Amino acid sequence: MPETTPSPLTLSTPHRELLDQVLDKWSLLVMSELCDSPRRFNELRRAIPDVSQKSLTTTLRRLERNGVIERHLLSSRPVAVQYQITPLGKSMRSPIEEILAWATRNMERINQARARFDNTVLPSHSE
Amino acid sequence: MPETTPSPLTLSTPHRELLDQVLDKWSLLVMSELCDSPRRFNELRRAIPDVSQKSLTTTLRRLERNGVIERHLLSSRPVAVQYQITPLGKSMRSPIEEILAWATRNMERINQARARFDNTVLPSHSE
DNA sequence: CAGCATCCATCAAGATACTG
DNA sequence: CAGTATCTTGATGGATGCTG
Repeated sequence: MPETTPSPLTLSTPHRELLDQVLDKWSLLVMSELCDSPRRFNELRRAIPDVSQKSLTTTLRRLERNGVIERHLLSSRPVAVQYQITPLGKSMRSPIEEILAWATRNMERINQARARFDNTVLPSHSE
Repeated sequence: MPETTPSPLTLSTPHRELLDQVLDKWSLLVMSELCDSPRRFNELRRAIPDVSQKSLTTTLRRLERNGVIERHLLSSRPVAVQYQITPLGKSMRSPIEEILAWATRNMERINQARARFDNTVLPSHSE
């Protein structure tokens, strides 16, 4: 019977906290890289050219802490570390793809909305 | 024929840019407030107690620019402004709910993963 | 009521240098 | 190779005061 507005988008603090940790810029890019095959640290750096080593380390630690990726020490001397996605991490994929699909479907409309906004609201007070 | 790993989570710069604008902390909370009924500026402030007026203004402008909400001047003197979600904004709802559902389903596992990480990795070097 | 302008604190993040 | 440590800076975000 309730077909419109079924669930009210419940957004608790833990929810938000979690999304902040796994949906941020670098996290999504890292997950995107790892979703098909495991990668080494510097492979990830090369695959994501704009990430600094510090940010990449931080991101990997956070994703590992949340259980969506795993860190494996392959060998020491020379040190080799491999990161791979966990089953929990894999389960994120479908919802993320939904959002990306939404973004793809509506990119055109959004660009139009932006252009309209920039032409009607912004030019008034210059800049 | 390709049933496993169908799409490689394509994440272009425009995609990321867009998600940064509509999936950030306050945006999700605002969209969550607006998804059922329009709201006035101060209604939103009261509904989201932690947001500063500055951040709320910025968030509303950005959402308006991206075409997911609309700003309506109801009356001047006293000024009354109402914000409401657009059809484009409504179309975001389902993908967002997918992610929130994922978060809800896996919150337990994630908390376990965090506890495990904090007990095995962190205590070694204190802090 | 619904903002804008300003100042200020905090914090994420880049650059750089060093290590097991 | 895979990081850690340190320094510095740029962007965010809050607090405050003012306005049509």
